[in-house]
Amino acid sequence: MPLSIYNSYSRTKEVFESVIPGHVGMYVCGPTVSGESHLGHARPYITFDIVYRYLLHKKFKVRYVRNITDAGHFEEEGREAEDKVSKKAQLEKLEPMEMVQKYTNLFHWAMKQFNCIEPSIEPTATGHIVEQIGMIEDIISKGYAYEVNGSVYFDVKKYAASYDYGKLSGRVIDELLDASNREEVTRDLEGQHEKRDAADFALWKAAPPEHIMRWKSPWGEGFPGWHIECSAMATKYLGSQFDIHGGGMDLLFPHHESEIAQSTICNHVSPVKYWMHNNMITINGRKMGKSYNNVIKLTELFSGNHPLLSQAFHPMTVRFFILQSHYRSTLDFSNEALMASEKAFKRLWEAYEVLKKIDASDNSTPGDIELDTKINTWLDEMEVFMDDDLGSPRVIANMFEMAPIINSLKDGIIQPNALSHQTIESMKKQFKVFLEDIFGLTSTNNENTEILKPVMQLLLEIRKEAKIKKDFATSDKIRNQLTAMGIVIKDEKDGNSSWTVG
RNA sequence: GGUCCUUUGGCCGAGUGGCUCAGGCAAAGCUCUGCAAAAGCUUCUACAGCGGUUCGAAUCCGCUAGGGACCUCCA
Repeated sequence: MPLSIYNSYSRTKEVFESVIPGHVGMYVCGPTVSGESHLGHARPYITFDIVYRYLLHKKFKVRYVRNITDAGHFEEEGREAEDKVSKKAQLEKLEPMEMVQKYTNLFHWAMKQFNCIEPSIEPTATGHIVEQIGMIEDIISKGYAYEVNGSVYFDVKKYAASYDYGKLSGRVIDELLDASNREEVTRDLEGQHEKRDAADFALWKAAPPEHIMRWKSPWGEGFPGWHIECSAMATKYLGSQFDIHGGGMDLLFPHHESEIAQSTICNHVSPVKYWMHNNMITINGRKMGKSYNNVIKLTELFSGNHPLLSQAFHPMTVRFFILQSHYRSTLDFSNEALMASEKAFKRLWEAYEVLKKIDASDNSTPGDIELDTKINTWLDEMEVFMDDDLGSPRVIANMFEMAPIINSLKDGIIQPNALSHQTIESMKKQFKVFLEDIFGLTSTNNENTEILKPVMQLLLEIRKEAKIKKDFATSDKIRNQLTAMGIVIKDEKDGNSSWTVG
């Protein structure tokens, strides 16, 4: 079955065909490690983790590259015209690399919490200054960039004369070139006047004396521009044309548009076959972002330590929350929505645990042909939905259709022989493959339950004996005290009890 | 100002020309249960408004209104 994905470049769904059959090169814009990751950042990392996992499921050999931006991007038109990373470093009185290390570690911790598979290569911007300088020299030699006062700018006007600058982001080039008209307030900016055109973007910036992060270059000491790091690292590790480039929709312009321009000049080919962009997470209808001052950091989310949160949320709840919406739709955050996801995920996961313990019947023909057929349709649809531009919400909906059936099988409401041996085995397999392998979900139960097991068994035995003797005072005491400790007791139909933490 | 996207029931969210129907959460009733919890069953509310295309539109087109993203670092 072919995989189709929505290509932002063509604005249509396309059948996925990799450049090299059987292999996929994927580049995803990683974090800028000048601060803590927030919920909004989690979306691309989880989304493209699913893409990665699904490609592996489809038997592709994938090289997944996700960079760490540790050099900071120059805010060319920003008020301070200063490297973001080093600016923050001064405020925090840290060495730049100390801060970079701190937030890189924190980022890795968060990715682990989310059960995201590590990328094949995680290159850093500072580790690829040489490649970036090389690329800039190449662009200059081809006549598409010029140097002014130790800075180098990309000549957008010249590029646009022969190439389609603005195609990815839907920008109209004349407007960009006419950008000075747009600026009602002419901001007096360092570097602004030295560009030949307002639409030009920096490839290299000369470093002012106070700038901490600086590297030697053919144009003097400075630091790389906004977009060149991704182009340089993607080209180095994935070649001049690779399959998938991912990131948030807010990176379409100027970041990805500029990447296309830079790489096209250097490599004579548009760098990316499929551009994939995830939509934003909103909060009260507004994009979550630093500039709106409405972020919920991941550490706050996991601890519940935020005015908007009534409780802590498990990383798997957040992951499930993200999977319940399509990656190209905006997803509205609220405490209530997250609580709904928590409950839903718990129910689905418990059904999965139940399913694992169900013994498949020994009959090859189902007792209830209608039900058996329905289940097989749901199971088959799961891959079809994923193939259609990663329809994770519909896959989850199908699993919820099966949850009551699984529970009814356990309780004997549906007889085991209603379903064929094969159908039950297929359910087990598909639930495992989709929940664990593709969606990367794990149990939210605490790890250290090993030692509890015999203790709980003893308590439940005592409680069972009490119940038989109709000593409900004792049985309720056990149950209530355990509930208070966070252990939930469930009495099963067969007279036995099960327990879960949390 | 320009470009693009979006508007689904109490809430979150799929879907996209025709099938009874997304799904989840919440709510109500019932079953099970010593009681609870869990589970099962049932019920409930919907496609922003107006016009058009069509045998038929939540789905396509137009207009109106609301919301949003990008045009500056931003997932």
